[in-house]
Amino acid sequence: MEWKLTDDRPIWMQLSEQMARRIVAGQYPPGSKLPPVRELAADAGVNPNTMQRALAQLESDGLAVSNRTAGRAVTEDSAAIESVRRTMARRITKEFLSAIADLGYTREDALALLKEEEDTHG
Amino acid sequence: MEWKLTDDRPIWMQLSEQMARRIVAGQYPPGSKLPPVRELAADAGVNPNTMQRALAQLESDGLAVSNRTAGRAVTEDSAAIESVRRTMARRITKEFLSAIADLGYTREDALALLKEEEDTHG
DNA sequence: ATTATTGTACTAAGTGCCTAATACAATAAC
DNA sequence: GTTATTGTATTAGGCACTTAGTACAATAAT
Repeated sequence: MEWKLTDDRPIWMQLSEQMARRIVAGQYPPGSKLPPVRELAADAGVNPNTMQRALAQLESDGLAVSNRTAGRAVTEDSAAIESVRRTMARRITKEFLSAIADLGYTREDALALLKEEEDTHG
Repeated sequence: MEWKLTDDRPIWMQLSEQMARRIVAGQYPPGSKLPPVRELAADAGVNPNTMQRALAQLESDGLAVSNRTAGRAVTEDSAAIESVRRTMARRITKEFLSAIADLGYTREDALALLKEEEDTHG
């Protein structure tokens, strides 16, 4: 998954969320080593300071730990990772239902919209 | 619907989107008059300048027109309103599917998540 | 032992967002 | 005709975000 950045939200927040997605999706397994801050920053095309802030947030979320000079690694607590994954999924789902309802659509409409999108894009 | 504001995105953007939602949801019918900028700003608890910017965006989107001293009104082009509504719904649906897929969930998982949320919150 | 790597911290500058305060022209309301 | 309302514009200041550049301590690599 490439870096997807929009300019209407703090970049460090988006970077943190995308790193979190990669971890919970298994791209970075529990206990595995993460690339250096400078490398991640270069890859994302942002300033190292910005990526540093994103990774600090990732630690606050309990998904990563830093070992000073030995680099940074994904937490080994796979249960915590799965918990974050479920929480993210529930939040996303709740926001989807809320947004659709705000537009005046029913739940049946929501299902129809889902089917339509799936039919359109595989 | 009350004003829902978060601090991680420009307020004027959020205000514009929520006004758009109210219009496409029929809370402000086509051709109806909108409250004055100052009143909307006071209601939302923001500076009039900020609401002014949000409403300017609403006009760029073709959902509202301003008549100088006669105030501002919703466009009478109900077809355009419905078009915006469908576009918003499709965008929201697409983002939901994309976000769920990023977490490593399948489409069946997505449907299960939806059912779970609906069962939980009516 | 020396060097390179890594996470981290710091300052400075530029930019956009938000608020506050004020002002003005056009016109609706009286 | 007078007044109030409305959309709009302007200036100023504070704040967070981002970048750029630099620096340092700890330690892995050699």
